Amino acid sequence: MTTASYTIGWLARAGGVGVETIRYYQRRGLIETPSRQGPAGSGGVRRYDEKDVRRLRFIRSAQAAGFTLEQIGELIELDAGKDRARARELAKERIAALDEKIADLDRARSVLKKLARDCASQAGNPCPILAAFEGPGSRPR
Amino acid sequence: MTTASYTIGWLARAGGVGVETIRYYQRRGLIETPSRQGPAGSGGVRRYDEKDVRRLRFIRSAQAAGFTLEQIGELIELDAGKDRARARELAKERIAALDEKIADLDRARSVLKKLARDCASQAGNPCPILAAFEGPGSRPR
DNA sequence: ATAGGTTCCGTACCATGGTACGGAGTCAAG
DNA sequence: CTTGACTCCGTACCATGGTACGGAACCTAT
Repeated sequence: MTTASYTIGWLARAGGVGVETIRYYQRRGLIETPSRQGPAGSGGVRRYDEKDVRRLRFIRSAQAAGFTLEQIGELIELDAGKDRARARELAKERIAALDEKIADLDRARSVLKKLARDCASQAGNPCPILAAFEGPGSRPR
Repeated sequence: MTTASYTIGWLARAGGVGVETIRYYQRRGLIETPSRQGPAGSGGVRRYDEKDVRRLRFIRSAQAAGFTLEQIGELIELDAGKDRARARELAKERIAALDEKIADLDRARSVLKKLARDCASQAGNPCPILAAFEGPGSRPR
């Protein structure tokens, strides 16, 4: 039984975020707020466990996948639920968005690669930043 | 001589943004604010040209490449300038960031792909959202 | 020449995802 | 049993990138 328990500070470090960020996620309802543990009468401190660490890591990964915190909240509810169709829908939507985004970034990357090359030569050809991006017009956000 | 001129509304449409966004970019110093053109005595309206359209499109592409508006401002200054080293540096930094980001998104994509597959079956195996993201821990932003 | 659509401009407000502050309470080591 | 670090909580503030509002001026077509 390794039922180690963490303080909020340890949880934060385990997830690579700040304490304030944990509290923020709690306010957003993404992480539960355990009850205070301590001798009766004194307030005590809230204690977290592995489950919370996993939850936190999930949040960070899902963010990296481009989900908003609101969507992440929905995913968390879905995880414990039965609505597979909705889960699938969210996943597919995100995949489509990722495909677009990845294509955009790939395009941007090659533009930059060429730009860096052109700007390498001490003199000679110019290094025209604005012109470099002409043509492949992708929209941001 | 096709020196067509645009009103701000046309410029906005040409760039696929709203009028307010143009004004915002002007406030940020990313797009110039031409002087009002009109019969002496009357205010007249500001008129834009192809150069502005190109500038605007550049801004959108550079945003898609992950540059912040502040960096885009720097790029614009650099474009008309001589500091090739700095231009190169910005490009290379961004390429590195893009490489990381693209890798993250690729990872996220395959996680989601698998998740969508698992959540497809009507019954049988579960569709464990949180668990799906375990392992490849990438940080957001 | 008048109506309706634009433009101009300042200022306010918005969403997202945090980060900081500050006072009071709690905990752990020496 | 004190001292220093950490926690708790409410509230305020921040950066980024816009979006909205509203009145006055302006421009264009009828």
